[in-house]
Amino acid sequence: MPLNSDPIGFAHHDHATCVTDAVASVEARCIAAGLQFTPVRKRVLEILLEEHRALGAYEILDRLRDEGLGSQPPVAYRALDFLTKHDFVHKIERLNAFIACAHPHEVHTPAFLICRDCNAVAEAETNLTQGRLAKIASATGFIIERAILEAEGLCPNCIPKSEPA
Amino acid sequence: MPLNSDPIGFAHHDHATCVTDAVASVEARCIAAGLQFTPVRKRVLEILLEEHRALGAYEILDRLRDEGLGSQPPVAYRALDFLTKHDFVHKIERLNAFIACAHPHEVHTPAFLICRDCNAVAEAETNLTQGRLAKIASATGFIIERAILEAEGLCPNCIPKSEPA
DNA sequence: TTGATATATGTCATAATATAACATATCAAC
DNA sequence: GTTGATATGTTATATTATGACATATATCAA
Repeated sequence: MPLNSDPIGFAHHDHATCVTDAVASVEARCIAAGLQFTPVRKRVLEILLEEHRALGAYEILDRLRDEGLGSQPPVAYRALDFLTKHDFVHKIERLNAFIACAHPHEVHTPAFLICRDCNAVAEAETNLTQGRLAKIASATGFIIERAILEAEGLCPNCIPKSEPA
Repeated sequence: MPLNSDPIGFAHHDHATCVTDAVASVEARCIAAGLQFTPVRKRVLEILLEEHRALGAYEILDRLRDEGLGSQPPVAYRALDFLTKHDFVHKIERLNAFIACAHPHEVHTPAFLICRDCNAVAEAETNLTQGRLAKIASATGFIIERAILEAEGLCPNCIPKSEPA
């Protein structure tokens, strides 16, 4: 699995401040909501923000272990459960991996563009309340509580490799 | 995990003929495309059609084993790989489970309504070529090859249980 | 402040899901 | 009928995730 160097929308960016900004934003939301933003939870979020790519639970656990923050799978999974439950982090089901939310300030229904070559993931927004699916659901009597859209394909960086024309 | 008795769009139906019809349709498409619709592949599809719900790979394997069609995980996974690759079966990533395609006659981008209470799954259709995501992808330069939308919520049968009002 | 309750962590064990690797068999095309 | 590609059988192991229970920390009411 080749690594990717620019997974945010597949474009480079300077993230000197984006990690600290995002952490501060999440911290504020936890305080406002009466949630405990504990050291492990905070560190897991930081790791995901620093990487800006989807990481498996065991990759995260390895990092935590190196830092003496926990060595057993439940430590990582519990932190990830908390973070995903509150939409600070999203799970990419297609990859069994986790990625920090790119829009942590708003309630949203995320859509992911997942590169099948380099596994880079970009997060976009969808609008679930309009569109065909919402109509079908309401006609059926199904209540949608949360939804994710995962699109697989080729990112701009990998298209040249796969279509060398 | 409670079972569900009516997972197709959450409504009962008589499926006396739907299994054989669907199998015949897939068989015809395999012949047309030069694909080998082998006994194991056919039986896996039948099992999924008979159940009309999402089954885990190991549930399917248990059935195959009972019938003497294979006893090791790769047997089930290979058949499922074939069936999902050609869209005769879809994987529900949220559940790590597989379900027979409800619209095997058309090329499509499936959307699933997954009940969090009874795990029933309904398959709807989306239109990927229009809508916000397609615009974002083309603006980004990402080529979408396949996409899945998984919505989680409450099906009509489980709403009364969860909202006893 | 203390005691009661809920929430979070540490740890061991194991479950559930999925694939690598390689030998054998069957198919498809020439 | 030989050959190359495709499919299956089997062993072993990798990867992902959770159950269970003891300990610790936070929260809040009295």
